[in-house]
Amino acid sequence: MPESESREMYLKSIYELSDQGERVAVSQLAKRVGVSPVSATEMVKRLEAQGLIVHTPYKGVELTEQGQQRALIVIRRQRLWSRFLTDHLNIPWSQVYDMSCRLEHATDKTATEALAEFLGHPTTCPHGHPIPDAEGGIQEIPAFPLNEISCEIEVEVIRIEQPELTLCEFLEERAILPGTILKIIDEAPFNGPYTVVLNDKEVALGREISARIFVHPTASSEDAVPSGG
Amino acid sequence: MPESESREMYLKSIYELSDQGERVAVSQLAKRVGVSPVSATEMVKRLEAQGLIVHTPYKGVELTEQGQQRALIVIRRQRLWSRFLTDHLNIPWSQVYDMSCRLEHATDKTATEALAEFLGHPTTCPHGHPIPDAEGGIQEIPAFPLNEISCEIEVEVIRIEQPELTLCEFLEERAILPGTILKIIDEAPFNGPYTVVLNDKEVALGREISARIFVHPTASSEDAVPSGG
DNA sequence: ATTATTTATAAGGTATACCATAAAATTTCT
DNA sequence: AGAAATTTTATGGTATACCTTATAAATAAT
Repeated sequence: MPESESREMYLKSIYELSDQGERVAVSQLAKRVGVSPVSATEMVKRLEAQGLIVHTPYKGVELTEQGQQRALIVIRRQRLWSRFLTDHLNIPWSQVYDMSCRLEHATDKTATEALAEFLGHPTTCPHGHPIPDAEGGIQEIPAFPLNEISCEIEVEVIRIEQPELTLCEFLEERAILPGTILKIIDEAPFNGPYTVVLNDKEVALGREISARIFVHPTASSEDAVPSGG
Repeated sequence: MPESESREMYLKSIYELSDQGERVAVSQLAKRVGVSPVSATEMVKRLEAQGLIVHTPYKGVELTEQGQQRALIVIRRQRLWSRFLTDHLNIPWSQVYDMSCRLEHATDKTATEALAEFLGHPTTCPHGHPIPDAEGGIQEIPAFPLNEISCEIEVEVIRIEQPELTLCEFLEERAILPGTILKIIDEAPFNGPYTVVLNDKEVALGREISARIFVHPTASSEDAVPSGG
């Protein structure tokens, strides 16, 4: 029973959208996968019939244990390919995510593990995400979205969520990537942009972008806590 | 207009089946792709509508210039991946063809050329086939199928045609791969097996297998000529 | 509690790529 | 030339994965 590309994309998306095992709204899933809500609902039914997800009507979907393992194995493949594309093929950082997304579906277990061996078993992808192990285990790295931090502190960029081309091109131009140190200096009201300082230059970041930049306070600003609930 | 995996497989198969630009019977193509003749005919119509092939009823199909270029670009991708899997991931020789066949469809031009650069622009794949250039140009390597040689001469294995898993496992076990020197010692009548000597051991090869092993006389048996028309 | 919004389901359709069966056309063999 | 085999076309059907429009159900907001 070969799992299709589409199925893999849905499972991966559900994992990526669910914060600490929270249920994902089907409408949200549809938006992420890029299909109509009706189409997403159809696929949700198929995945549920296969025991990979549980759909609680009006509440959303969540991965079963089996489903999460599948999702994480797909994610492992993508992140390993991302490392390969970045470290060995010198593909621009912004292009790596989309490219690895196509390769992940064409890679079986044998190839995946051989690739991991070749790469020296890396622990994170170029966008700062941890790489799951071969059995689908993962150790998430604590970080907060930039838009949930309201105090003026210094933070390190830990990872970029959903790092597709257009977002990454923007960030690559401004040298905002995992490891970058930012200082938050202003949060405009009414969902206005965030202003951060980077290498003594001010950069304004919109809400959507700052929600995808996950950061962690640096040692010099230890006890900062995210404002959001 | 994204070219589908299926289309790519048909184009590749047509190229691989056509000997020196000869037309390929649709029935033959169907067998290679693994579909019914009716299904192959349907796809032939679609490919013809797109200007990639020409179908002469009752005679077969041939690639247009555009179609051949597409085929060779797909073949380039597969052969580059084959080299990567063999040389860097240490995937068993027998598994490489099928695995690279899945990767080829997930690789765009940027990734292909970056891969070629990484590999140091190799000229042949692990099964002995030349790797087309980025524009779809190719320099075929002269060789004859083993079953067309009827004299008792010494030959070098140049390449394996259609090197899928089961065939390659058989050959890998007997250490018959590009570069291997064989001495033909017997050709059984009534389409019986070929007997060849390899490392002082006799090996019997069936007709189907010997038709897929392409060889070239070694320097010590210069003027041998294939028997077939 | 009623309205408004969101979510789910129902019905009917599209495209790709496959299938089997059967009939018609062409080529090949004798 | 006629029979046999191959090839093509026609017809109807399957599965996946999408779509739109419209209705029904449940949740959230007033």
